[in-house]
Amino acid sequence: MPELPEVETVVRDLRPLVVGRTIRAVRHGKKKLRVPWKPAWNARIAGTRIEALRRRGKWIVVELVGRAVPDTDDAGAGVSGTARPTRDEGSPRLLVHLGMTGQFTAVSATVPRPDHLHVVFELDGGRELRFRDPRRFGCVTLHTDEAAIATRFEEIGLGPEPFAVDGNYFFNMVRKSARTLKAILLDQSVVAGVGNIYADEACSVSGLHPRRRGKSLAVDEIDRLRESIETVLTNAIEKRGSTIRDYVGGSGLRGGFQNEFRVYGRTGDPCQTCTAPIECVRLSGRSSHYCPACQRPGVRRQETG
DNA sequence: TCGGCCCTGGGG
DNA sequence: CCCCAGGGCCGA
Repeated sequence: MPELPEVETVVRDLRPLVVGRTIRAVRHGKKKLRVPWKPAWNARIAGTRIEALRRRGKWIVVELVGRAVPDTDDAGAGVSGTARPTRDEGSPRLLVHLGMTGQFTAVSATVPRPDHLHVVFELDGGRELRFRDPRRFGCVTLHTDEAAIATRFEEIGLGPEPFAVDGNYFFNMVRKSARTLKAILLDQSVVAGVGNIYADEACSVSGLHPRRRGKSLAVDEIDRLRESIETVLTNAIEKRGSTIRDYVGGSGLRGGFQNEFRVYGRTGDPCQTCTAPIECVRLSGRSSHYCPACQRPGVRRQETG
């Protein structure tokens, strides 16, 4: 469910609530997340302080400090006896992905814990940082340091942030691809952070049919698409993301961009530009919404001025 | 490059 | 009952 604007909202919400706080203890549930939380991690981060939170694509990185870290990787089985000095780059990190239904919130510890809670970080000051995820497509993992995070992002081939993407890079990625625009936009190695909602919205804003093949696009169309991605994501962040069902920000507030959708989830509704009914097809296994008149496949958009 | 799969819950 | 859902990974 959460795409870049939702994840960005979570991070912004959480910062004032958790940065500077110390993790007193960690609790975890029994059910496995996509990548299971390891019980051994509880002791490894108890006593550390949350120094910063940041977003990369749809990922959240939590930077921890204040305690020496064993020299073993998170993949290692044992615990090394020797701890090395703590540095910024050398301090541990949590990597969080919200999957489809993940929620990462900071609330008073007095708020009753809901179901589907998988990892709880008990903080000083009376609050808890909670990871909840009914479908369990999300994950929270511990990594030894900043380098391990960089390695992880390289492993999955995470592409550049969508803001200020290099024009030549984007042109080449789109132009060389035989895939549909929908598939290209959903590919996190092309641009990081776009999901089903914002892929459809970006195609709508740029007047391009999501079924068109990357290599069929003209230079100006590719440029329009790149700008549209940026515009749509920026506007969505301003509205605190989109709430269709489960999504809430880091403080539990819902998003507001769902009220501004041009095409997503609006099958049959009149297009805001030309009143033609919005259509929905299946592309890359995902429902894809578009205006059949404003986004004609293989046809350049008419400039209406 | 695509479908299937990992899961739970909600709606028709 | 069936189908659908904001994501990502793995294998055919």
